[in-house]
Amino acid sequence: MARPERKTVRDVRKGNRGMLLRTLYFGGPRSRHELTGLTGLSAATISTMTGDLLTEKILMEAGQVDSDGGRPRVLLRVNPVYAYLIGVDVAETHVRVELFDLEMTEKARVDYTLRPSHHDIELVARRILAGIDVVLADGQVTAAQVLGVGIGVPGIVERGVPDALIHAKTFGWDGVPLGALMRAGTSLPVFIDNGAKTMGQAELWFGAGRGADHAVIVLIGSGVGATVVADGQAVRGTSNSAGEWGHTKIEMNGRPCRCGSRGCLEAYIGAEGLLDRAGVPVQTTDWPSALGRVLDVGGPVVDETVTYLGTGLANLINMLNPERILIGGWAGLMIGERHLDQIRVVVGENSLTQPYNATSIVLGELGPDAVAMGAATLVLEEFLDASAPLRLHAAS
Amino acid sequence: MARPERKTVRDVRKGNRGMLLRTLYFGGPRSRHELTGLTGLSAATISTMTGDLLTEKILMEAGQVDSDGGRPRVLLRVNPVYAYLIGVDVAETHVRVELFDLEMTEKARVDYTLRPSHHDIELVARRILAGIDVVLADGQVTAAQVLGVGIGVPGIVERGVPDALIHAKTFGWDGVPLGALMRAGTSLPVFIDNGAKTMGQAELWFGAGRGADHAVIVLIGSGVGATVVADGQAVRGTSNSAGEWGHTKIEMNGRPCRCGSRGCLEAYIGAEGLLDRAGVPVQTTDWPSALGRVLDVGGPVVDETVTYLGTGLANLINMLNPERILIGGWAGLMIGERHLDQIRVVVGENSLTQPYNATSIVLGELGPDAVAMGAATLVLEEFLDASAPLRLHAAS
DNA sequence: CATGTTAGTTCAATGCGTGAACGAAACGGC
DNA sequence: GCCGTTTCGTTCACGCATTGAACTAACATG
Repeated sequence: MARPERKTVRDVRKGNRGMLLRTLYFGGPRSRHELTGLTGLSAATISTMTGDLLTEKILMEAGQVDSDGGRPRVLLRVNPVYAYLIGVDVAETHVRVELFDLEMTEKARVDYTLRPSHHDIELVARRILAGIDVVLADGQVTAAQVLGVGIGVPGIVERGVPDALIHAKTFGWDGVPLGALMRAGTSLPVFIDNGAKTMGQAELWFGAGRGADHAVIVLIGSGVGATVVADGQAVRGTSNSAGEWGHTKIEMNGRPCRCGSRGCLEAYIGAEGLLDRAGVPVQTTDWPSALGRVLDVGGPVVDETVTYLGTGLANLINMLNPERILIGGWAGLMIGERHLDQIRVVVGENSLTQPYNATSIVLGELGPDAVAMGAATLVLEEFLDASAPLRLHAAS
Repeated sequence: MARPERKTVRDVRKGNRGMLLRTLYFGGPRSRHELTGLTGLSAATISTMTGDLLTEKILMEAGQVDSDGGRPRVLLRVNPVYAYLIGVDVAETHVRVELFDLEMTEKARVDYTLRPSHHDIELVARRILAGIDVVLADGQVTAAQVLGVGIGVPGIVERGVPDALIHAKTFGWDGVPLGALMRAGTSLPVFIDNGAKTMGQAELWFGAGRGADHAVIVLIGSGVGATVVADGQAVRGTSNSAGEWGHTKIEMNGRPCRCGSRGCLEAYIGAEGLLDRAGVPVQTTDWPSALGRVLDVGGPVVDETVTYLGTGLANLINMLNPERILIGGWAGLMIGERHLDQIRVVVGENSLTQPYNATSIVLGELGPDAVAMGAATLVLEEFLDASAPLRLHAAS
């Protein structure tokens, strides 16, 4: 029973302004007249609001179109260079910092390689901060033009606590305060979330999930996770760790999983589990091409994998009744590209008719590199929801 | 990406009024002064708003308390007899109609037995309509005082479509328009949902789920279902059929399930599956006492059941990260009363540490008879959210 | 150039929450 | 019994929101 907040007349403006901004952001250039229909607001309100947004330079004019026999309509659009966003992908082997304009066009990027022994959190924070300076310089953008920094990290990001604490076993991070470290080095607003979640967010906003209100985005790499979207909102759970699909049990006394338990879905369909089951030596370094060979050769292991994946997806459909399921992650895309039809068949056999018919199962569009973009999306979301109070910030 | 609606100043009032009503409804009698703190609204707003609500007789005074050395505070509360709610439970063997006051105190009730051959939808509708008249007469309440009728039915209730259509295989209902039939017989607003969902709603509002923002309420009877609550809202999915937990697969080539598939959770922990596994003949009529005997004797089947149930719950925890899990339904309560500790152990072994620690697993409080109350809660929810536009309706 | 059509703006009206001033109802001390 | 103090509650002018109606702007057509 989420308590609604107290509202005042100003919140009305904030909400309507956000709605208008979203319509224009996703609905392409539109005239003021069209916006009245799309938003439900009166022409008067649209007029004053677009006036404000134009003087703030958040919107810009985008040509005009004839309207047979009358005054031509002036098209409005979001000004892509009004401000910029920074997205960061902290992964096992690298830290990547990317600079985007408001339309998510990449303006600059820098990569830092992490040696396995160097997952020291302070080093990572220094890399990120240095990367911010580099992309700003490369993109010829000042910090004052940046709305914020989104960071996708591995592991669980505890929110709500005084500071976002990160727990990532494989990194040796146990309650690491990345947010605090960032704030010590920059005055830009910082948003942190799990990398799989930010990737899901990217697919939802800019990939195959566009427009879906109820969706599940599953990410299959060496690990397996999911982003659940209900009523247009990502389901985070009570401590922001919802979506651990990989460790749901699909077989009561199944294969041991690296999490210590048995029968986890990840032990079957995760890249590592899959390669292991196919008899590929663990030392193999180039997992993607090894996986490609396994999938191309086919055989019972591959068939089994399809069955496990399809059954796992069927469980999601029964439980959550999404309108769309996206399969993403590098391994997920490789499996999906070759076996999507078979997967659909298995899903159909293992889910109830009514929810199955309501779902479409598709592949992700953005590829495995969307973590940083999704992280930047966290900043964008904040901007679209609350562009009024959120101000551009001073340089660090 | 749920589109927010256009808002005007009046929506501000509606929202704040709803918040105030909720605080008073769940937060017991309060003085105006306390309400300023609890709602965040100014004293001025509280004053005018309570004034309105008092003249509308939605609120009433509830005595006063001294305040050392100053004017005593006048306590306000929701007037329980301002209006009434009707809840209906349509089950396999009976139709039950109950009349509640605003505080969910039962004022009258009537039961109709359904013979297995008489699940004709028109008959059911006639029974409900007759039942409404009976409880109104018994409770000495006029239809004009009733806010609406909530109905809990078996099967899937498709919403959004022109009319709520009901699909219930066991009843032979395939797209049955109960809502339309009701409207033909009464002018009261009608709300229809799956009975397991309404029961979950009842537990969430008035049972062991009070105050939880992220919860899963699992219901185990002969069938198995779940209500998922995220951010205080029930997750319905795209066609209102989310929560089919019973038919998620927990064993790849497991027991056949009555749904036609194999390895469904319901085939193991549903009352029917459990009794069958324990070797109890299917013809047994008194399932509850048979189940009691099986559970009291114990043995490997019971242990297995605990393992399956615990593993299923662990999957929910990993996937959804709830703060609370409620076990309900007549069979669920019987198992839970005897084996809750063992269940907790199994859950701990099969879920990730962090989300496990964030969850408490408890039994439902309301017993298996809460379907009608939960259905009435649908009406109450509407009232609390929008008491302003929702008017009392003329008699049928 | 007059007329019609469509697009966009301005303005008075209405509604809402708020802070500040005000009124109400108790107590304690004398 | 009176008065100051304390706490609770109400009233009112103000700022800010949307809106419909009246108005202006910019085009096409004849």
